[in-house]
Amino acid sequence: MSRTPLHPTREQIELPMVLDCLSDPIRLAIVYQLAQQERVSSELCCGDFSGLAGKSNLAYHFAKLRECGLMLTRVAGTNRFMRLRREDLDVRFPGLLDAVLSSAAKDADRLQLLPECETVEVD
Amino acid sequence: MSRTPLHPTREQIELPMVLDCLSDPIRLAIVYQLAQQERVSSELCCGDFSGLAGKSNLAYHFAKLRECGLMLTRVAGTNRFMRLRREDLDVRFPGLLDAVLSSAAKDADRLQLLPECETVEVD
DNA sequence: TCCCATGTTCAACGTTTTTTGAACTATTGA
DNA sequence: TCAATAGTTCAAAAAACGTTGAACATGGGA
Repeated sequence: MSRTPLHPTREQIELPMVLDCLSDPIRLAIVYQLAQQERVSSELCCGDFSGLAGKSNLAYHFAKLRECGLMLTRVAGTNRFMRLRREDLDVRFPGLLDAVLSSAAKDADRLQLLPECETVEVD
Repeated sequence: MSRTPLHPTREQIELPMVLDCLSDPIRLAIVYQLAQQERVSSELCCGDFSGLAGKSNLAYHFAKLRECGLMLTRVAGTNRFMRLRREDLDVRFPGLLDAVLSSAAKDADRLQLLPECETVEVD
């Protein structure tokens, strides 16, 4: 089991690969969920996505997301903690990630994304 | 030969399909070229893209671009004139097309896109 | 009218991608 | 030490995708 998964450098991140990665509904949902987690500056581990697909299928999508430079995986004990490569992406492709995320948010129902968790508000 | 190719309505345009369409280098190049043409508000016909692929392969990519709502085709005699669905896309996914296009422009070399034709400026 | 130019459609082919379950590795806690 | 937990890897099957050339449709000009 690779101790530290490979990640491309910032400069190696390619636009077509990023777009292709984001075009898959499962991966888009993963990225969307990571982006929400960003707000509370913590990370998520694989198990947090179990609603989206089976374990091995998720591992496949995680690998793609890492390989194309969309997210970073940090190994900690038996867990893998993941986060968006927000800064790298914003430098490389300014405005792209935000545009995708806000477009996804608009279509959250259609894309079957988790509702945005308004961390504090209760009705 | 279908007289008027089918195009989705604005509301039918889906984010994953759009991203998938843009993730193919040939289609990205087509969209990029259409965007440049936009500046002089004229349209392009199929033949204008002959540098990118063979005729039937281009027809395949044009069909995808139409089906996912990225471009519009107008039949005029023996020609098909095409243009970006700029307004529909901007309403549906604000900022997305511009972010993709400027990211593509940044990587024009890597993506083997035609250099932007600075219509006026000369150095 | 006949031919040419412009594009589309179709079928075939090979490649890539996605999905699945089973086997496996590594770490933690009892 | 042993079992449980968290993820990855592998191989096989299914599905989706991109490319090609040949055949086709349509409209315009000689």
